[in-house]
Amino acid sequence: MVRAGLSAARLTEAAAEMADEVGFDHVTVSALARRFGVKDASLYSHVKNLRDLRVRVALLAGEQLTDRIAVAVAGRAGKEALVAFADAYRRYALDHPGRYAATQMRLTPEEAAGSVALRRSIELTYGMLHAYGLAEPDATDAGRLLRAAFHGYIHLELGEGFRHPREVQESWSRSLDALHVLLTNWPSQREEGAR
Amino acid sequence: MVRAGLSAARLTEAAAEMADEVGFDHVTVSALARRFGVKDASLYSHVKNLRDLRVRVALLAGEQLTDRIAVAVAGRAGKEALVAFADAYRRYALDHPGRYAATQMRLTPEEAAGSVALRRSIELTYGMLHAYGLAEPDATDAGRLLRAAFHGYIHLELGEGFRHPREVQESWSRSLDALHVLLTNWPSQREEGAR
DNA sequence: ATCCCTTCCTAGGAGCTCTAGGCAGAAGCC
DNA sequence: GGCTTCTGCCTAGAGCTCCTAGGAAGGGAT
Repeated sequence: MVRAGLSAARLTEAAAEMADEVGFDHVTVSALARRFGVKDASLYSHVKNLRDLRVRVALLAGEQLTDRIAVAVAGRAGKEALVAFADAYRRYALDHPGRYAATQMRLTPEEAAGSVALRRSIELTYGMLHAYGLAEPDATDAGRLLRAAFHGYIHLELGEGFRHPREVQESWSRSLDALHVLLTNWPSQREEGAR
Repeated sequence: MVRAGLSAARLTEAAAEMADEVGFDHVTVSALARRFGVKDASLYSHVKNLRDLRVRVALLAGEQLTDRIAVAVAGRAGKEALVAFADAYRRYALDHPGRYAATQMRLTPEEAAGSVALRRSIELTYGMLHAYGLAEPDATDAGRLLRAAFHGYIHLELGEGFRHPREVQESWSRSLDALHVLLTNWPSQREEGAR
């Protein structure tokens, strides 16, 4: 009998591919076992349980996404960095919807502990914002708004929440223009009033 | 034997409550049946299947959310309307996380057809943006960015994506200030350039 | 060649969705 | 009231899921 050659890494990789094909929450232990021509019980020597498998995919995807962003923003600042960051983010989500969905999982602190990707992505965001001249606490607020806008946009786009015919790419570009304007004119505490 | 008095409406209502308590994707037919002291097969006279049940919850939640927003923005314009809209949105999501998750379901056109909430919420958004002086295609772009920002923010907040200690409420307010500035200075096609 | 560890197996329990068909209240008709 | 009919809930059961326990067989070290 030939062994299938399973390992946690190979299972994670295959689960990630599967997530992109059929959706992250259709990744099941049995389906994954079927893909390897193996009984489902066999996977439990490599992976604790379904949750464990999903967390591994989430961490893998998080690293890939962060890597792409890091490459994209390297050596850029201001609007160029913003657009590069955003496009890399969106590109990854559209190329790998299942993996992207995995990155949205809520991890416990212990689960997230092993990953450097999270910390690195925060650093990348802050670096970009500092280049815009934002310091604390504005950088935190702006960072949250940026992350929210990116994620929300992708979420809507993946969910086909855009029924309106206007091209998504065009809308996305305009929104990035707008966010650029926003970051350059970020309203600090005292200067803003009603209307 | 006393009948439990099931109906599609009561099941939907109970499922919505359950979603808020245990999370939208922990709402199962069997758990719902258990809650009514009834066998799971009994629910299938009232509801086609699990998907059907979830869609009903999604439509219910969509209507509730839209109603709240409509009440909040009534008679307001500009920043007041923006803040009222956003706060109503966030309030609903925090009060009813399970129902809110349901509103994020991706519905087929047939499933969404029966609901007026979707159309109405779009009208509300456009009304607000027109008061900011935005016309097409800027209104569409700005509307998408707003929805994305709101949803993304809530998503991060519900998922405890905010590890940083800065108060969420404060961040949210600052982000709304920023979005207000953004809407009043929306960069139209020609006036924007590099940096 | 033997030992041992790892890999994969079979067997099986428990929970889930959903279908088919049955019985017994509730509602309508005479 | 007595009758039929409708419908709300039932039991039975198939098929899928996750996961545990314990067994057998391949591959490496000695």
